[in-house]
Amino acid sequence: MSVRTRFAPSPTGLLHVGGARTALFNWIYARKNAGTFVLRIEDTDHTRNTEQAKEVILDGLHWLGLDWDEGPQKGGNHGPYYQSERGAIYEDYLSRLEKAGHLYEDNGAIRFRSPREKVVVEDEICGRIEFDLTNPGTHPDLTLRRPDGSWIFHFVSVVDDIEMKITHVIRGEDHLSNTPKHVELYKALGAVPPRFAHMPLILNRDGSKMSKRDEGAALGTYPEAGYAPEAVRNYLSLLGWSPKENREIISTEEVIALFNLDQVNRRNAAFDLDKCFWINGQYLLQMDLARYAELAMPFLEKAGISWPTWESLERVLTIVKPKVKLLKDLPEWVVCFFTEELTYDDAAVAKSLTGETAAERLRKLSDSYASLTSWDAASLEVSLKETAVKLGIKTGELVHPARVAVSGRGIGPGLYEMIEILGKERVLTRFGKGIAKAAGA
RNA sequence: CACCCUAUCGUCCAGUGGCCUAGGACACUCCCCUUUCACGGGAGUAACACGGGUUCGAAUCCCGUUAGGGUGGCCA
Repeated sequence: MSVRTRFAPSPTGLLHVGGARTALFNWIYARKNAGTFVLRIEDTDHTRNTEQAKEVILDGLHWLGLDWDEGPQKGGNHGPYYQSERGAIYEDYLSRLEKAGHLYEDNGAIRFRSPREKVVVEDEICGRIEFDLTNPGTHPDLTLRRPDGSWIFHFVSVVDDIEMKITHVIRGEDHLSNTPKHVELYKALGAVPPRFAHMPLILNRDGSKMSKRDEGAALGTYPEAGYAPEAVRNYLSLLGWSPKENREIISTEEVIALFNLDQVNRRNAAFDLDKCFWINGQYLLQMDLARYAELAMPFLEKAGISWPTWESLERVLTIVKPKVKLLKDLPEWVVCFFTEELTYDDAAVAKSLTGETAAERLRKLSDSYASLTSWDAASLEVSLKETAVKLGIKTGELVHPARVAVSGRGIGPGLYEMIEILGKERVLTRFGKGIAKAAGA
């Protein structure tokens, strides 16, 4: 039987990283086994359940690159994939339980009468667990339907997993304790329960539960901050699972190849945004320029930065790329290449571009650059160093004023590369402004 | 309160009875490289929760304690 996994989020208005990881592991497992990954939206009658909230989920999964084979926007043979549209199916399953005598009414709600037995769950991750459900006091009967006719999660989730022929239910450990009750439902419906795999939860660094407001909890903040989806996938797959051999940077393809449910940890993981940040930096560093530009484009456009030719943008991105670790910071690194209205960083100006000495040095550098016949990084470096020798000062004392004059900032890519790209005319103009600024200050 | 899961550096993982005076990565500190900031390289701080067993031998197996997490909803 071919593997079918599913991710079944409820639209709460955000896609939680924990949910994103659950989705990722389901997706990985399906891909590994050439199976089917189903997306089902658990939107049973909720007030918070808006169109926008559903989009957040879909957008998040799209961004992470977790394409589903069946579900919203995609269709499939086991739909509909919104629980709000599956009422007739639930009615049908409910009547089957009714006929078999498993149900009773309680204050208008419909409840399932537990057989009161011991139930064994063979979990792919947690192993064999025996639950004793014989005591109604500690394990009350499941409610399946409210008096107003709306459905309860436990019931519809089981029905859908049967109907959608889910073979592996991979979900958070918070569902483990209710699993034996689900198993009772499967049996009462004459269905074979799927394989279960309960994954450890993701907590905060301090071990507390991650709430919506905690930093990094909402997946939507990652694209905004300028993380690469492949980097976030990498980080998430390392939470509760390991490729062994002390590997950290690993492609999704390799994760799929190496992944196995029985190697998933049983211990809750703490979320560490620092590490995610580092991994992102590694990806950005090694990324080819085409992909980098693709990811960078929205941030540049949003900042109102425009570039004359793709070649010019490419040259700039090439030298700036190793410096930027979050794409949202990219505009401030590249803006000086594409504007004539330079904004100066006050601290950098105060440090390197203030006073007659700085002005005089820049003047000398400007003169030697003005007489330069070849405008390339190597020549620019030679020229600057010669000027420094003539002035009897260290290279850095020329470099810093020049950098601020040319870019407005105290930090940036290699100075000579910057100056080469900027071009002689603009550089000399900026030197002039810098000299005036330093002398006047 | 009951039941379930878990317990290795601050964090994520490696470790499935001897190879462990416990390894890698992030973070942190220091050094080197260097025109800045990064990157890179090197060094360092830092952990088997506790107590009993089992065994020639335990981070690894068993029991207990403690701690954390989860479930016990007519939330999902």
